This record gives sequence, C-alpha cells and structure tokens, in this order.
Amino acid sequence: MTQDEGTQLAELFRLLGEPNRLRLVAACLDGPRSVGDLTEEVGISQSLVSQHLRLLRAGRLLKQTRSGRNVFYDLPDCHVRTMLTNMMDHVLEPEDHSHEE
Amino acid sequence: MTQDEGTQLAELFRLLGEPNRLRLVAACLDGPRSVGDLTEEVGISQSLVSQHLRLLRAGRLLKQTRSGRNVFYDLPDCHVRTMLTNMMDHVLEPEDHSHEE
DNA sequence: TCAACATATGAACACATCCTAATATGTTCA
DNA sequence: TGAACATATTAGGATGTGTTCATATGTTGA
Repeated sequence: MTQDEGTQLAELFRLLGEPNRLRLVAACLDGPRSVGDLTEEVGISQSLVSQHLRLLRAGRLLKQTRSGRNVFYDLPDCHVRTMLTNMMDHVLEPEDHSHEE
Repeated sequence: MTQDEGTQLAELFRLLGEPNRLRLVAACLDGPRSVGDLTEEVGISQSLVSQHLRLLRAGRLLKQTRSGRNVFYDLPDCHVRTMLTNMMDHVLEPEDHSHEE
C-alpha cells in the first residue's frame, strides 16, 4: 500500500466513520432514497442530512439525481455497492472466536 | 443494520479513517511488528505511534505482546485479519467503470 | 406569479482529534 | 543497582468536525 493509497483509503473510511453518515449510506444500499426518506429513516434533522450528504457526494460514495421536487441519493456504481456490501457483511457477521489465540 | 450495529461499525471505520493509523494496521497485516519497526515504517514520531496504537488496541484492531524490551503489535484473530485484508483488496483493486450509469 | 413543498447552504459554537514536547514506565545487561 | 534502550503517558495548543439555526435555492401546481 503506497502512501497515497493509504491516504485515499483512509479518507473513505473517515467518511464511513460517522454513525449518521454510515446509516445514510447503508440506507441507500437497497436502492435510491429521497432526502425526505433518509431524514425519516435516520432520524436526524433535514439540515444535518443535507450536510452529510454533501460530504458523501464529495467523496463519491453517493450520487445525486433530482426527480421533480425530490432529490434521490444512490450508490454511484456497482463497484462501490459491492465493496460496501462486502464490508458490511464482513463486519456484521457473527464473530467466530474459536481460532483466537 | 440496527442503530447499535451502525454505531459499532462506524467506530471501526473511524479508527481506520486516519492515515497514520491505517498505515499502522496495514503494516501489521503481514505479521507482528515492534513499535520501533512501525515508527520507522510509518515515518512519524514514536510518541505519536504509541498514541495511535493505544486507540487501535482499545478498538481491538491490534493486540499487544511484549517480548523483552520490545512490544509487538499484531492482529488479534483471523476474523479481523480476513476482514481487513478483504477491505483493503476491495478498495485498492483497480476500478471497473464499464458498468457505470 | 405566488404559495407550498423539498432540499441546500452559510454562520457560529461546542467539542473532538491530531500532534508535539517533555517525562514516566518498564526491561535488559554490565 | 544503574545506565541504556524501548515504549507509554501526560499536558497543551492548533485545527477539524458535528451540530443547530436561520435562510437561500429550486420545483410544482394553482
């Protein structure tokens, strides 16, 4: 892992390292969600949702699509979707301690 | 993903979301490293290395083993190792944009 | 065009975080 | 025991981050 790769990778983790932001991303894993839906689902203020969505957009973890009055957020491509899904699965799967030292 | 799982998972990502810490963990993926080795490999002060190692220990991403004057850091079990290795692989693998919208 | 809705932005504050410098703790060997 | 080495801790300052409140922008339908 080069110095630069490390910095980029850390930036990705940093974005996912805030509970509200992680929930926003997780909520989009099953398909596009409007800001209103996300606000309700995550249970924080609309303003705060928007602030976090801006960061996630800037980090290319979510993309924005307007449809009428609503703006929908979704993962930008299948690579990111696969990566995040796998990361979630790995981290959330029940731990097997049988091989611990 | 429950509220609580989200918080725990975010905490893991937060720890990996700092470049120096991420490099410390990455440096341990190939096997135990002494604090001295890590200090040299990551290129930051010994004090700072220790500070970050403490956080990684607290978050159970690394475990500590003393051997004489040296203290070695290593991943605590194969689950964590597998998880981190996969995460690195996924994130660092060259992106395939052919299916982007 | 105007009101109502949906989302985004800007400013400000409290708090967390990273870092450095100095020092403490623990270990080995003479 | 004491000097030298290896690692950990503490305190402090600078900077960053999450949040709220107020307000701006963009969109629809009457």
